[in-house]
Amino acid sequence: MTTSNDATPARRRGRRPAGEDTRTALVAAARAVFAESGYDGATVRAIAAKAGVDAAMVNHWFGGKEGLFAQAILNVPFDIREVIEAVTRDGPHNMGENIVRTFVTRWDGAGGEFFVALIRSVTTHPEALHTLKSVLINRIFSTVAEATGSDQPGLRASLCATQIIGLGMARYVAGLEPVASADVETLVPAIAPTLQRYLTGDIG
Amino acid sequence: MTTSNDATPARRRGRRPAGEDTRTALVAAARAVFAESGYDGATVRAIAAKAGVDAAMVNHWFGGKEGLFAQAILNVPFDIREVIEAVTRDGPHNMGENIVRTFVTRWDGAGGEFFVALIRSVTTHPEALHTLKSVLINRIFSTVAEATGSDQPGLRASLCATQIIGLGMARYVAGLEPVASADVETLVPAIAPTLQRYLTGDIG
DNA sequence: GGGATAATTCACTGACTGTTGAATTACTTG
DNA sequence: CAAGTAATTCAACAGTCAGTGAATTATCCC
Repeated sequence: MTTSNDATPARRRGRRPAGEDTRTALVAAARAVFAESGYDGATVRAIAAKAGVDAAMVNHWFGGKEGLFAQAILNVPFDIREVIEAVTRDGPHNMGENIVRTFVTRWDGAGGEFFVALIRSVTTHPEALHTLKSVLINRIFSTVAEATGSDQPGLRASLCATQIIGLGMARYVAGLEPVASADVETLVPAIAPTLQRYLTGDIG
Repeated sequence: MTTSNDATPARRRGRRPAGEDTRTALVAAARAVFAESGYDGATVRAIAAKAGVDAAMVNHWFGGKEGLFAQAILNVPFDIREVIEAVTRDGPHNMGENIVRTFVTRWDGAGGEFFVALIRSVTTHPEALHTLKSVLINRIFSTVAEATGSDQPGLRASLCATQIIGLGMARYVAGLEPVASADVETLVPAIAPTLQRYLTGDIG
């Protein structure tokens, strides 16, 4: 047995050599773990382990689990105006399709962890619920619904939210097949007409 | 200060007088607390407190938190065939409306806690996820979709599930207005066409 | 280069969790 | 009515969690 070349490097104490940004690593690890376990289920130790640092770093950099959650999840890491632009770009006639395409594409990509973490944490974390409401309803869907000029924009916006939240739950949280594994080109013709009707069609 | 007539009666030890069924009280309390906090968030002590008994009763009657959850939530407390009958009763043409009406009416009534508890626990409890899949997809919506004789019954069933889960999340978990407070007669004309198209319409 | 400062790990604490066994009281059966 | 049994509470335990403070090491500035 040699001195200390095990699988666990038994990281030395003290400041590490420069070049490794633990703050960024913690945020990335937090997004992944919060997305997988939700706020309560995620432990600070698991996040720190994934980032390859000690759990005390969470306190040092973010003041605690709560602060890390606020930084990594509640602080929306994408440009909302860009999403609105992508949805409304082709006029009121194509909003349904653009919504499905935009959300599924982003969820499947790197930014998806943020949204899954938010949905998964809504159960236990009040601020997560507030952010979900704020982003999805008050900003995105309300703006889009008002852009169509239809009546009852508030009801239309929250109807859109039901379908999008349900799609996110089914596909990413519950893993309901075949929706969970379907590609975008299958989901668009299936779900886009729903959102289109919620925005510009007859709802009662 | 008198002897012992405080707000907390300081319940005496030992067997209580007959007539009070703590087993039933625990199941009812469990449904309420699991619905509000999910499996992980709910504590055995909180459930016992709501039922007005000691936490040790959970172990005595159900073998532990897990057993109580299985009894109160996983053991579906309603007749699935009755739901299917209520949905399919008026033929394939009215299934969309019947689904919305049946689910919202039951959720708003006493049986709602069961479903909310299930949805809220899906995040952390694997058995809850299995039960949700089993009941909603494999039993209810698959049967209904196959009854229509349409193509792709599997995809159609899971599409229905996305909309119903999203409605449940928005209305009961997230409390998204105005959907959260809307009455059934507002929701039916808005959402029924979506489910009707998922079951018998063009989905791609 | 040397002192101040920042970053990191470690060992620990206090709070809360589900669960257990003993003690206590009511009901049940002969 | 007496003995046995079932139900209930209480106190305590082990496990896990987030958070804290001291010790240790690299970097930065002069």
